Amino acid sequence: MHVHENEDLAQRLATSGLRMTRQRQQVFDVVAESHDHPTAEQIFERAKKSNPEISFATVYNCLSVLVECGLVRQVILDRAPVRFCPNMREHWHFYCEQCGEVLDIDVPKDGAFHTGNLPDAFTVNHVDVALRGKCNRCSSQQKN
Amino acid sequence: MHVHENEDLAQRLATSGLRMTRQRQQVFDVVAESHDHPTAEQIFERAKKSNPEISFATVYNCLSVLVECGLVRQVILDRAPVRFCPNMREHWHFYCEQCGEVLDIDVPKDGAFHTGNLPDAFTVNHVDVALRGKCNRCSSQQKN
DNA sequence: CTATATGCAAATAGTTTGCCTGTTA
DNA sequence: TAACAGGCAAACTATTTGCATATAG
Repeated sequence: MHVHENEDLAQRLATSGLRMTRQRQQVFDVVAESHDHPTAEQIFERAKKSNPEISFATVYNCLSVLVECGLVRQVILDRAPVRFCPNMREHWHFYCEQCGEVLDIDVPKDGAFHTGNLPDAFTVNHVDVALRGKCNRCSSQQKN
Repeated sequence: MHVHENEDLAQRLATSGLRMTRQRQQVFDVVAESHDHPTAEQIFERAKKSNPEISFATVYNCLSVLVECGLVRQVILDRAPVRFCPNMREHWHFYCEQCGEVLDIDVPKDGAFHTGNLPDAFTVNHVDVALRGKCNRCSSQQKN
C-alpha cells in the first residue's frame, strides 16, 4: 500500500550509515499510517500504543532522521507545531485556517508552474505550495 | 516610495478600532524600510535605535496588530523565527537553504497557476509559494 | 565489541501572558 | 477620563541537548 516497505526503511537508513531500530520503525509506521499530518506530539502519543516506553526526545530524533533520509516530509504551515506527512510524491497542501485541517492536493498536471523571474544562478531544489482558506465543512458553517 | 504612508497607518489602525501609537509607527517604519525579511528580534534591535525604551513584548504586539490590519506580512519558512515583510502585493518567496536569505519573487504574469484539484466547497483565501534552494552566492561557492 | 541510539531530565528559543502604569482619542 | 497600549518579568510551548545506559551491526 505504501511506497516504502519495511525492508526499504532499513535499507534507506543503511545508505545514510544509520541503524535500524525498533523506535525508528515504530515512528515511521505511525507516520505512514497517518493521513492527518500529525504533529510530533501526536506521533508520540500514537507510537506509545505499540511501545509505551518510547520517549518524546526519541520521537523527535527519529522524525529528523526520517526527514533527512527522505522517508517523511515536514510541513510548516504556521507557528503551530511542525506537521509530518508520509506522502513523498510532489504535492501541495491545503490548510484550513479555521479548523487547522491539512489536506494533500495533487499538483495539477497542466499546472504550468514555473519558478518565475528568479535571478540567474539560483538553484531551486523544491517548491512548497500551501493553499490557505476554509475547508468544505468550515465553509458550510457560515460562521465567520 | 512605500505603498503605505504614515497617515494611512493611522487610518488603517482606526478602521480596526485600534489606536495609533509611537511604537506601532516605529515598528511599522522598521519593517517598511527593511528588505531582508527581518525576524521579530531584528525588528526589536532596529526599533531600539529610534526608541531605546521599546520592549520586546511591544514589538511582538505591534507586529501582530500590523499583520491583522494587513499592513505587514508574516512569512513562515522553517522552524526558525517567523519573518516579516512589508510587501503586501502578491508575491512568492525564495528561501536559500544554505544562508537563510529570503528574496521576494514576482509572480510570473503568465504563471498559469491554478489551485488544482481542490474538492468543491473549499474556499481559498491565499496561496503561499516558497521556492527553496541556493541563492546565487551560495550556488557559486561549490561547497556542499 | 563499540559506535550509535535511546530515555530521561534539564536547557533553550521563540513567543505569549498578566499585571500594573502610561497614553491616546 | 476611560479604554487601550506599553513595559517588565514570568510563563508557556515546542524543540534540543547532555549524559548515562542499552542495543544494533
